[in-house]
Amino acid sequence: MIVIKDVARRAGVSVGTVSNVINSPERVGEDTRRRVEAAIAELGYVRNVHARQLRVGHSRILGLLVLDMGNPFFVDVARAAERAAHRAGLGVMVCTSNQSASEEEEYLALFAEQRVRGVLLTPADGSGRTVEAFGRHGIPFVLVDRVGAGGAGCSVSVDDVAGGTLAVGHLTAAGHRRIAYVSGPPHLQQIRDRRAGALAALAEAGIGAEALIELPTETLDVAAGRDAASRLLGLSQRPTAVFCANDLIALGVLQTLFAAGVGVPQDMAIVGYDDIEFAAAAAVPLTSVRQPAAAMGRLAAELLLEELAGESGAHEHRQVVLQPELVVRRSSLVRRGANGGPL
Amino acid sequence: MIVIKDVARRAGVSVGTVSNVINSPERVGEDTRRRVEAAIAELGYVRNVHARQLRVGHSRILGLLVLDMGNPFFVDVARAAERAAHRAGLGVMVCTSNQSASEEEEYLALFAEQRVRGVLLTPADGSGRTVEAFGRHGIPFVLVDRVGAGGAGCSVSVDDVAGGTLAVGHLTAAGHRRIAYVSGPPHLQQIRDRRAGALAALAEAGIGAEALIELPTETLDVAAGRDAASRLLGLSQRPTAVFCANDLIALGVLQTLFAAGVGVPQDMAIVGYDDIEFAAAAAVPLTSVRQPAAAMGRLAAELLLEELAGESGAHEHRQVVLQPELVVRRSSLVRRGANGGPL
DNA sequence: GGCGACGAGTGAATTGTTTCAATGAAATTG
DNA sequence: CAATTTCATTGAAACAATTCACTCGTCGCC
Repeated sequence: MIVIKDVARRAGVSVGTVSNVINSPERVGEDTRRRVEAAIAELGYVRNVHARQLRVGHSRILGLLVLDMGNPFFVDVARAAERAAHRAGLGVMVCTSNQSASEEEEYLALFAEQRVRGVLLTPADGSGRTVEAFGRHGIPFVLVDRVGAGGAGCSVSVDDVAGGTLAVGHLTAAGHRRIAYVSGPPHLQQIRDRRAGALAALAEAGIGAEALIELPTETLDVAAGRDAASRLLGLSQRPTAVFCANDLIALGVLQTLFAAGVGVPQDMAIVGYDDIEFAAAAAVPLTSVRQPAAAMGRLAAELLLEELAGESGAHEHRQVVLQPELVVRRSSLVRRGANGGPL
Repeated sequence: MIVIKDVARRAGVSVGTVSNVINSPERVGEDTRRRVEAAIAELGYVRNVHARQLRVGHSRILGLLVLDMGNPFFVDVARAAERAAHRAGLGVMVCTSNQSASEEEEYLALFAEQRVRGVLLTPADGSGRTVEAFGRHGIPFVLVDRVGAGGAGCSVSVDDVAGGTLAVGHLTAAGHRRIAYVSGPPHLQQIRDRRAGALAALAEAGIGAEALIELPTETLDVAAGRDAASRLLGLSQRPTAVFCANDLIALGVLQTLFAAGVGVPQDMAIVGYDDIEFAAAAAVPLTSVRQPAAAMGRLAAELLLEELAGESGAHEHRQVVLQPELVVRRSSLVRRGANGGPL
């Protein structure tokens, strides 16, 4: 392996000069610089970031930990964050916790070992214990899709209570009086907030909380939606609408309902969450609560970059909360009897 | 920041002993080990991988570079590869080249700087120049979704010629005599192979090559599909079927055709490629050529691990080629006049 | 009791880079 | 022309770990 010393020898200069050519070329004379650059090219020298980081004390990599890269929502977040980081000359290491607190812990430990410059994460652990533990390493972090607890760092999130209200308010306005909530794993704050929003919408419509039939699932993917729909079909008093914690689940629900001959939206309305690209292309285009995924990723990265750039103390932690938006499509088209009493 | 020396002082031992506790605990006496472990826990010591790697010469990270994480196909590949690597105690750094040769070069340079243990990549550069250049660093790599040129390394791919034949053979058997190929960027080998397969299927059916109307696109995403469909609708002699280079494009085509009132499959049949999860949930469930994405990711990682484990020279490069499989759904249901002459 | 073997622990060398005080030469100034 | 400033370059220390040749007891055995 070629090291800086080999380049120095080849160019007939000291290692310090080679380092200067790489890191601050303006300090080096015109012709020496060209000689060194030629030597680098000829030998195919690539500098060792580990040696560099050991000396300078920090790397040029950001850690990004999301719940599930199988969900296009998080892919959008990750891409936007990566673009923003790249603009600032930083690389991003993307990892997936699979909504497991233990995997989250494992990856955060990896980030700490790597001495990443900063971390963007969507916590899987509802208790906030792993995040708190990570905070002790002194590595700056920004919470994504989750409001920060206690102001230990910045956060960018979307108002999930408002989102839940938007979704269920839309359904009650269309006359639905029994609504299922396919909720995903209840240890996630997002899930709990969306339920709170849903209940608020029911209350506002003067409907009791028992009208919300909760169907929790282990995961947040299409398979979970299929499974939940089977359970839904088995209920004695079948609801007339389903609110799904995300679009993957909604697509799974849609598939199973379709296979069972249940008409959407006539027999069962569906509202999803996230408004992923595939929601619009579904068998029945999905009504969904749109989250500004790209904006969230970009803002999170920018907040982190700001914190990194600011001389110590100059940065003040902020909690940014974005607003969701309801996108109405065919899966929840207003039924006959809308705005009327019970059907 | 706590370093190994602090731990050593706290535990009243030498730094060498602390290192042994971490890396080969069996060499250390019972009670010293416990003392050291306690010190590590109390101080919250996290070892610095950069210092470690500098000394031992290689990291415990694999680089993975795919064309587009927005495509669920590559997400599946990446997840499977990551699982396999994780089983062997290696982390994975996932990056996206966006099908750009320059971004590919950039990320490969990043991998080289990081001294990653090995690399899995789907080349974006059709010429193979960037891969060849990367080969000079002496970092083992495995090509994914692309057969290796010249046996410089292992590869895992799917027979794209066979896939193209499967798709177009299915369409000609259903009586289609004018078929569009929405192909994506032609510098990708996969795209060219699928076209070759498509032409082979036409030849086999006794149809001239001019029956394949090629509609290239810049990218391989849903937007590209929508755009291509607009062009398709503007053609003077409109084809009766479309073969799309991947499912994202197919979904875009489907959306635009639907919006234009073109019936699928009656007025236009569609066959996609990859069989991503969302293909089955589309407005009209998509016929698609299924690629074993997870198997490909897993196999690629395993080949790389084998190469890393094998004592130098013990490894022989292999080119694994998997077979695709046609999954027929509603978007290509057999039309009247199937197996007959021209319509 | 002396000798060898063994186990546990030490401490210095090593890894590849950056950084900075020091050096030397050339240019500028009074 | 001496003194000062500027500029390019050098060489060694520092970074935080691993590794390995050694040391120091202790034990067993003849």
